[in-house]
Amino acid sequence: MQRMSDAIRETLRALPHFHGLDLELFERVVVCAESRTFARGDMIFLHGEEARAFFVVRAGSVRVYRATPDGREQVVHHLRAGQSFAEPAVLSLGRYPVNAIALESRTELVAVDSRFVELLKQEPRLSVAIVSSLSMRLLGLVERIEELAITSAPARLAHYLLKLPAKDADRHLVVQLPLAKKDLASHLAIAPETLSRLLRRWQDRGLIRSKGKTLELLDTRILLAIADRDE
Amino acid sequence: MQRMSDAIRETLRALPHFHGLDLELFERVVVCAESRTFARGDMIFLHGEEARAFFVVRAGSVRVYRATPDGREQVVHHLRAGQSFAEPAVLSLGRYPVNAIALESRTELVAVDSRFVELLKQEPRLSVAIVSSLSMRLLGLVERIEELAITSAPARLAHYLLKLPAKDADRHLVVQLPLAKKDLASHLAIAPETLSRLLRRWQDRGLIRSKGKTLELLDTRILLAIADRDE
DNA sequence: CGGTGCGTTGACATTTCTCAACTGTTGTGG
DNA sequence: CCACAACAGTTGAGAAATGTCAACGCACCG
Repeated sequence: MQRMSDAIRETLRALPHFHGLDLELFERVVVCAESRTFARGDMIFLHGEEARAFFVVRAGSVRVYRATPDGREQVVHHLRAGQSFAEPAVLSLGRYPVNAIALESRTELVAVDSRFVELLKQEPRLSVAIVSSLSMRLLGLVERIEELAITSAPARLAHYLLKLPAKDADRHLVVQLPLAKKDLASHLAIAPETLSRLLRRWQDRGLIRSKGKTLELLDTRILLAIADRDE
Repeated sequence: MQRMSDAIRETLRALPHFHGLDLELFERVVVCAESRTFARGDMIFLHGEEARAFFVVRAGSVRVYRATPDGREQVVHHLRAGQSFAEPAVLSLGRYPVNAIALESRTELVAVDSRFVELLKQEPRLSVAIVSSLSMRLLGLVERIEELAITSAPARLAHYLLKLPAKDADRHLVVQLPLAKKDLASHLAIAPETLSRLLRRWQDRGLIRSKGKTLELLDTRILLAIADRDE
């Protein structure tokens, strides 16, 4: 079981929440955590359920979504290895406000349960770290809102692509889409067809080269202009 | 000057951040705060400036916005009495990521400066309160994102109207728009003309009655259907 | 009383969605 | 390991929604 515990440590250590925490305190956090494995399609929690833990993705991926009255789903977040979710539910609400489902078989999560809240109350260093981390996430959400507030689809897409972590190839950038294109479309609040056509158009114009989830950004200057035009 | 201090107390006391704080600790928070008055058009802080304080609106209103390369403004937030802003800048970033400007003459703010961060480090009760408060705000932002992810303009608007605090009149609801219509349009990421036409159409159909910023929602059932159709 | 900016309305251009058909890819059970 | 089902992605055509531009009324402020 030591091995499992090491995996938990590694996962938690990488989390912004625990940056700069001394080892002794960090170990007390680790005690609140356990590993859980889910199969594709398993529900991690349901809307309305009592929030007993927040989660960190160790492997696989997770979709957090809201079920709408007419049965469709609205995606709230997509989470992949290294990302955490449901902190607000545990730290404040007490109930999960949304549903979460595992998207891949062998999706492994680290669950940090409510003993963590107790620890938070005793350890200012920890709660200051969490305050800082939540603040960063707030800023991230504000950016996301700004992105969605951009009215034109090309501007939203260009904006998104340019913010993606990029590798430098000679004279241009290479980015990997972290989402399936249909999910990216949903993220940008556009129809999948529109996304497909935009990429096609840009490829025809020589702005990008598109091969599956790999995109080469050939002319960032024009892409920047497109992103700025409507924001 | 005792009077000023009372006003600060009152403003801070109403903030979710300090709910449930005992008096002694609350007083130590008050010490970190001072009141500042701005005229219409005064800059409260600039993008990139060192974040020395976060603010609570006591009177008047504030616009937080990002300046875009082409000189236009993108509104991030509108703040009115009782609301606070710029916490993340102080608690984590160290610099303001956006600009803030006073919109009315005699806009009065309470500035809570960085001594507060020191206090946070010493007082777990305080930092737990802040964690909870930030969590709630995170949830609010997620809702906002969900709202913006709704693709159709009528659905976004209906959704927005139905969430507004409403007074019950006989057989229908009365709501007050807290924003100028052009700002509401920007908030919903639609053109002001579209907003105007939607309200007009709904009025013609007998769904609402519109008089300036006061709206009577005459048929919430249909409005709900409109809000749900696209979300 | 004149100016400035908000809100409305109309006409029009454009974008984006919807629907439908087709292709390619992936994963699964036989 | 293959065949096939299920799903992701692409493309086209047409409809619908929304933005843009321009003109005008109106209220508020100096």
